[in-house]
Formats: sequence, structure tokens, C-alpha cells
Amino acid sequence: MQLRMTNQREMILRELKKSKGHLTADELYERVKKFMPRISLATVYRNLEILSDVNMIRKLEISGRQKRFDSELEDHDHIYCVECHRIENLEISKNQVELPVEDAHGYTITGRRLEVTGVCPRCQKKIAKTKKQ
Amino acid sequence: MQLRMTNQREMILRELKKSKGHLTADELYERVKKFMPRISLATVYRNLEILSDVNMIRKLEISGRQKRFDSELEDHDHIYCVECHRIENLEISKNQVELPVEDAHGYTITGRRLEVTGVCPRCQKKIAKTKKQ
DNA sequence: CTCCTTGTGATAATTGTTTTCAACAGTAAG
DNA sequence: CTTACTGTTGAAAACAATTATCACAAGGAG
Repeated sequence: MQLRMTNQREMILRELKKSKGHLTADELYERVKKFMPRISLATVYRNLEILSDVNMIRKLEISGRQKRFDSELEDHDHIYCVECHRIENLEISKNQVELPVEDAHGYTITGRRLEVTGVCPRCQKKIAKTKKQ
Repeated sequence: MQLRMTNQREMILRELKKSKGHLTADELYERVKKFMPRISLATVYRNLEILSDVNMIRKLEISGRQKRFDSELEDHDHIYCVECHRIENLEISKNQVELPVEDAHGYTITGRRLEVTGVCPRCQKKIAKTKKQ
């Protein structure tokens, strides 16, 4: 099954790449809507699913409610701010999180995901301010 | 603020401990209902939230699916089966996943979560079988 | 006992996502 | 150029998980 690049599909991909971030489906929907006012949210969801199926983008399943999508395919982990839910990339060398396979209960390991939580610099400042008052 | 142990609360906690697993709210609901047929799912959600707020249980946010709850408070990670969504504990020594704080974009790190995905032994067998056919 | 707080069950509302479906291209064959 | 086929779209409904609302019952404090 080969992938046809429809206008919508292309636009979604382009906007995701442009943002360089980790957008949710509806954030992306809002952006694409500026160029294609009649596009539907379902189309965004559909195409994000398709694009991640063919590995053109990456679907992040990060704690919190919404799924996020990333145009960066390289293997990397994420840090996310528990205050403002901002997400950023983390470059952690793979061998730093080498897994003890013998403890894996007989599982065939297909992947690992490391998620670091913290408070981003901006929110640290905000918190510092509110404490002063 | 002190926690009152209502019958429902106690039952939910008891069933979660009894299971030793990582139950979703509605799995727990089904179990508790056997003893308290009139309990409502909302009560289960409510109390799981409360119990994890006071650190009597742990809320797991895995893979964007349903939240799961764990009566095991010790710090540990999880491996979960991409086929059947079974979840098991992983004992990974902390220093094996030591983080390079200097890469953390200025974040104050509050936690980390490692999730390993794989195929459990049971599902490996299942897959082997279907391939034979 | 009355007042006040809290917890409860039932149900509605909300949120995020997926499915359905009729209309509509794009392509390939006849 | 028709016909048939395939995949895509937008709109709306369906769905699943969770949370909020609300009337009411239970259990103190005074």
C-alpha cells in the first residue's frame, strides 16, 4: 500500500515540521485551519495516524491526556514540565539507559520510553514570584 | 487534612492490594461491585484519586490508554505488552538510568518514568501459533 | 436535636479520539 | 469518453475514559 500525498496530508506534515515541537492533534488542527479553513479535526487525526504508521512522524504517548506528534524521527526521549506541560527533547545516550534484559520476565523487548518530569525554567520563575507575594 | 476511611475507600484499597496488579478504575470497579453491588464507578475514580493524593497508592500513566493504579509504592518501572496490554513490574536499579542533568534544559527534575514495551511470553506463543497456520 | 461537613450513587457533561458515511476526486481499463 | 475501482474528505455521530453535578444520607460538633 503506497501513500498518496494529498494536500491535507502534506499541509499537516508541513505544519508539524514547521513547529518543530510536539503538537497535539487539535493544536495542529488550529494551525492547518488557517490555510485550509474547511479541514476537519478527524482528517487531522486520520492523517497523523497514517503518517506515523509509515514512520514519517512519531506518535508520542506521554502521560497526560492528549497524544502528541513529533516530526523528529531520531530516537530521543522527552522531558516535560509538570506545570505548563511543555515538552522538550532530551538527548540521552542509549547506553545510559541500558536495560537488564534478564529481568524482563521473558518479554521480547520492542522499545523503551523514558520520560523525565520536571519544572521548566519559566515555571520556576513563576513559582518563585508567587512565593514572594 | 486527615483521611477518613469509609467502607468504600477501604474496600477499594483492599481489592487493589489483593490483586497485586495494576488495575484500571473499571477493573477495580468490577471487583469491588461483587462485595458492594451498589457502588458507583465515580466513587471508585474519586477514591483512587484521593488515595493516590495521600500516597497510599500509585497512579500509573502508561501509554495514553487507561490510567492504572498500583498498591506498590516502592519506586519501580514497568514493562508492558504491546499485544495484550499486560503490565508487569521491572526492577531496574536506579543508577542504571542515571540522567545527564546538564542536558535537562534548565529543568528542575522531579521524577522519571521508564516504560519498556515488549511482547510477553504468552503473546509470543500466540503469535508463533498464528504464523504456523 | 440542629448545624455542618463530607461521602455517596446516579447521572450528565466533558474531553479526546475513532468510526461511519455520503460525496468526491484520481487513476486504470475497456 | 464511460465505467469501475480506490482512497480521501468533511460532517456528524459514536465511543471511551474521566470528571462534575446534585440531592441526599451518615456522622460528628456544639
